[in-house]
Amino acid sequence: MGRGKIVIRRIDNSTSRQVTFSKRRKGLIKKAKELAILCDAEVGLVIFSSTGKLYEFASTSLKSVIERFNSLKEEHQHLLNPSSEVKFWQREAAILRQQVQNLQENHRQLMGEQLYGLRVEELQNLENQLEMSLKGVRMKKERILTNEIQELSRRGNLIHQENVELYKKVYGNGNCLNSYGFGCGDGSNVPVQLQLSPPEIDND
Amino acid sequence: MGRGKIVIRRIDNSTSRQVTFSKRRKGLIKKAKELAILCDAEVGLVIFSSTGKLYEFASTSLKSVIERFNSLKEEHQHLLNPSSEVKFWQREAAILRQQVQNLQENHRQLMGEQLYGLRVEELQNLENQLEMSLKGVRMKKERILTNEIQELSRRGNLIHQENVELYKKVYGNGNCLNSYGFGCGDGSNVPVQLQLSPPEIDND
DNA sequence: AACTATTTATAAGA
DNA sequence: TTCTTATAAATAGTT
Repeated sequence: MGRGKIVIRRIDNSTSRQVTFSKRRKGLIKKAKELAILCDAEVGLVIFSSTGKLYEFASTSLKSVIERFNSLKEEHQHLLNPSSEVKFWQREAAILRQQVQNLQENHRQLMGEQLYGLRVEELQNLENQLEMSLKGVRMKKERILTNEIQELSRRGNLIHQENVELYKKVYGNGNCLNSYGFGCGDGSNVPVQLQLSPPEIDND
Repeated sequence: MGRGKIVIRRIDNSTSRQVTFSKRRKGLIKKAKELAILCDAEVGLVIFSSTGKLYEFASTSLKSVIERFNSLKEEHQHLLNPSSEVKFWQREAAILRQQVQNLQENHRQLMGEQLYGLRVEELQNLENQLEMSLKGVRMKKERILTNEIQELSRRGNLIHQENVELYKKVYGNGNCLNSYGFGCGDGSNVPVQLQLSPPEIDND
């Protein structure tokens, strides 16, 4: 619901992800509030941003919502009042450490290292993934380079044309040779070849 | 957003309150889900209907959301009563979380996604890295395949030789043709070509 | 459960 | 962050 339709997948650009987060968080909390009021419901909502910041809403209080939730789930003691925070954080750290390890292993394999345990099929998948990635990177790079070349070409031609005009003003149309040995015509015979052939499409 | 504008106050008519509850609950959960996906957030949502029925949503699990919520709330209390051990583990977790985030970003770029901010030089490095990785993976794969083929070839030859010996014992050297139409010699004239030419080196 | 006229949310752009 | 605005999405009232 906006200027364009979007697909629901993680927003890559971190700035617009943050903007969207801010807008949608506001919208979500508003709707939670409305539901609670309109329909006489007890609503609790907890949101952690990707940077770990906490946002919450509760029609009554989150404490009460969580208590009610827990007593319904019959896990009250454990969740509401973790006897040892140290234990919680140790568990948290262990989970994160495992995650880091998995990511690192994954990363190393993507880097072409640590391929010892893998079977042919897994290697084939890795190869396919790498080829896809390579294609993406190359396309991106070539798009940038093409744009740069076009921009340079445009500027080069403008400057050259300006030069031609200046020469005309300085020397008139008689002595028509500048210090670089370029003949100076009407400015349309672009002497410097700044246009490149279009980049080749990557086909390997 | 409907046929008419409404004011946000408790809906008196119980039937339409229930209908609205059902519609809006669905919408709210959908939006919570979208926020979590789009913005990489951890979202937990608990709804009790006015009749006490429980509806819930969590991007990860409500248990995890509530634990995270509680530990954050308790962190507040501990600022007054600092336990160095808890602080240590919290710091540890924060560092690990940062590490996970970095690795994930790195990983996405290696997968050819999220290339928005990168400059040509960085893209070139990425491309080189991916090419190196690809080469490593392909070499590994081909080594495995070559080994497998050699092993199969070796076994095939052994079995064939065994067959030849068995045929000799059963039929003597007179009737020298087995049921597969292979002539049976002295076992050294390998009849089945199981040797492959050496794998090509990858040069693209 | 559908339908659809409206309202509301929000994506994109400043 | 906040504003604007065109457009997508949600939903109130109705069938």
